[in-house]
Amino acid sequence: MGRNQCCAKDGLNRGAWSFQEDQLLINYVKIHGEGKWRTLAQRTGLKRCGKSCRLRWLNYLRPDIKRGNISADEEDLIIRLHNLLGNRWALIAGRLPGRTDNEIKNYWNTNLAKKLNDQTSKPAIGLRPLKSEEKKPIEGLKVDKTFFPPEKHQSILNTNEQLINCDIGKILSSSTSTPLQDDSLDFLMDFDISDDLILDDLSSYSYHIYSNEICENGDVVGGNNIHMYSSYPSFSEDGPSPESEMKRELSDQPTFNLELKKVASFLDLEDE
DNA sequence: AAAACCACCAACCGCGTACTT
DNA sequence: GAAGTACGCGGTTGGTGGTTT
Repeated sequence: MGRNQCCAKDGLNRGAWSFQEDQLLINYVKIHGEGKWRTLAQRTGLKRCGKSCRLRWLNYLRPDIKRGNISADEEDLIIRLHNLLGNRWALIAGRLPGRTDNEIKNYWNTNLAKKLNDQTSKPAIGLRPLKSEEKKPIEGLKVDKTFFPPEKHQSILNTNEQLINCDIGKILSSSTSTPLQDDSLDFLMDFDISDDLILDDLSSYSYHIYSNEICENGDVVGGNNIHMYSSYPSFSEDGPSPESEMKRELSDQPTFNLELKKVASFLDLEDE
């Protein structure tokens, strides 16, 4: 409700962080862990607002940060995820271990947007700027960051070739379709199977779709959901995977259809 | 050599929302 | 339930270094 008061400007340092400030922040987080950023700023004597401390830690000082040299695989993943998710940088970053939302956002704005705008003949990777309307948060959709351990991430990249192309329309028109693959593929999003318009749009789009719920027993399990990926496989480990957690969370959203329609219209526009 | 321009990216800002009192 | 606080997110800004003229 009330606005964050931590950024009152009086007496606070602004601009680039000094080495000493970094060390103070690192040492404090080592001892006390992340969070309580405002308290951190006060206790360490840093003349920074809590928000600034958090940002510095998350974007620069965190030990697992991977900096620079975004690989071709990472770039491809960013493009695909952006196609699906739009400017949800934090969500995209959650699928690129060691990368921050800020870094991906910067990379997008300075490299990919430009590069891909040049490729106007390839609408599937189209990156037209979002209209103001599309920039609004989508009601009813909440997605948390999901962290993939590096080994899993690597498996995503390494097995990228093992995908099965399939036609969404076929899957959806046949309730007894053959299983496409193991159930570890579904890590991006769930889509409500009830929306024909969306399905039409999606079926014309060259994403890889997998629906283990449909395939396993000829019935649709788990709330009429299909799973859509932009071609990433596949983890199989005991316990709930991050992606299944995400899937569950998404499928819990009562107004998720809104998101579906936006995605569909987004894809549809790109095809034009 | 220097001014102008450009690109990159760290940091800031405002807003929304979850959480706490 | 209301008010206050903390945090997270996406858009934007501005400093800096590199390149071009």
